[in-house]
Amino acid sequence: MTDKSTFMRLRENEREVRKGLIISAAMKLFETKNFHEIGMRDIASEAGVSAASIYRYFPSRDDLFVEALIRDINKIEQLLETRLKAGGTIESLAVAVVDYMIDNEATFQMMCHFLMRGEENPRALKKFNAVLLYFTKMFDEVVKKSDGETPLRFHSQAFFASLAGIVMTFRNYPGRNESERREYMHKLALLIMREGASLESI
Amino acid sequence: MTDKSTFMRLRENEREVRKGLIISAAMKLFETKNFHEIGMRDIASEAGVSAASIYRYFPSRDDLFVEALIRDINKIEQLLETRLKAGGTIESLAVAVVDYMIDNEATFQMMCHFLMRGEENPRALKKFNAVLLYFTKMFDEVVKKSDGETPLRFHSQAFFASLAGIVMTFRNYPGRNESERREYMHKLALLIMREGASLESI
DNA sequence: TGTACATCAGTGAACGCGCGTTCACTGATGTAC
DNA sequence: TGTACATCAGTGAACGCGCGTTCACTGATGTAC
Repeated sequence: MTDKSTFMRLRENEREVRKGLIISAAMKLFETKNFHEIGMRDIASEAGVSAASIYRYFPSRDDLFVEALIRDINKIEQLLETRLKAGGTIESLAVAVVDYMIDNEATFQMMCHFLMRGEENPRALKKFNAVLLYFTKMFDEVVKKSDGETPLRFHSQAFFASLAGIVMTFRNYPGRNESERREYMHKLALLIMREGASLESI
Repeated sequence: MTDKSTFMRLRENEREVRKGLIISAAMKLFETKNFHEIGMRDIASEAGVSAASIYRYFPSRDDLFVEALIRDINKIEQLLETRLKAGGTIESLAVAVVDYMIDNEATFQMMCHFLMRGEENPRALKKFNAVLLYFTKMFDEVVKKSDGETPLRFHSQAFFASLAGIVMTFRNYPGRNESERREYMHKLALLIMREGASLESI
């Protein structure tokens, strides 16, 4: 019986690895396409399997994407840690988050997708909400670690939500080029942060 | 010739009226359905015409919705004016905007739709951007009219974007009922506004 | 007043097509005895 | 060592279906002469 369960555990591990490969394929596509353009067939061919195979590992497209999102959080976390070490103010955190959202278009679109249309798949929504929760908790941590300037009234959720709104609104703002838009979003983000006030005069 | 042009103008007016009827039908549906659930056939039957007819007036679904959005702006404008008269602080403006976004789910979804996926229909996007511009300009006006507490650093765009982000993020936040969510969004909105700082202690 | 023609609103039916998902099947690997 | 059976990964092909959009046509109204 011990043997059997070991076997099963091995098989289970392999399964996890395969799931991972599919998710990696999806994330690879995020670099070149936007979220809405990525279909099951695309992911399948990127992963070198058939579309039908994916359904052995994920009950639906949304479930797959939610898992990809979970992976992405780790990347964000690392990024934030790094940035904070090199001068951990709220401002630099805000800028880091905005940059992340800009540079990971597909991830950002995915987030907005679940925020706006999550109800359509309750199972995926539930996971997504866990992600969101973890995400803001992580913010809390990071903020706590940053220097003492943190205003008491600072609130991770307001923080996250406003930045998301800024990126959503100005991602494709017309009449500017990419770097101007980025700069502008930084400015708005800083404006929203209390300490950013001093930069307003620019 | 004068007669003829008069006739044509009359006909043109009728056309506008009919367009208006279709848009009204769409807006009526906004009250009960969310944006993604509203199809051309729904609008058609609500307006009492066939789906094909709509294409005599609008080149595409997105174009129709953009026009509906334009109409909606007037409603927001009036709402804001009213609220401001009854105590025109930045805080009350923020709350009014949040409430509007909450109470007009479909409109809000439509806005997010164009922000996120506007590129898919450049013609509609162009109109939408005009709407957005008008929208923030209107904010500028309203804010100017409000009492002198307006901080210099206040910026209509940051204002709008953050509130949109807050509503997007917490519209369906789990584990709360509707009125708790609304209250929470108010709180976050006030937190974002500079003057809202004093409420933080709650 | 009548006839031929242009214009345009309106429509039922069909088109198209993307795309997520399911089906029925094959083949490999492990288990029972 | 061999046979029957279970389990599961993997797949090509098809299903389904929603839904925006287009087609080919009818009918009403106005214009020309």
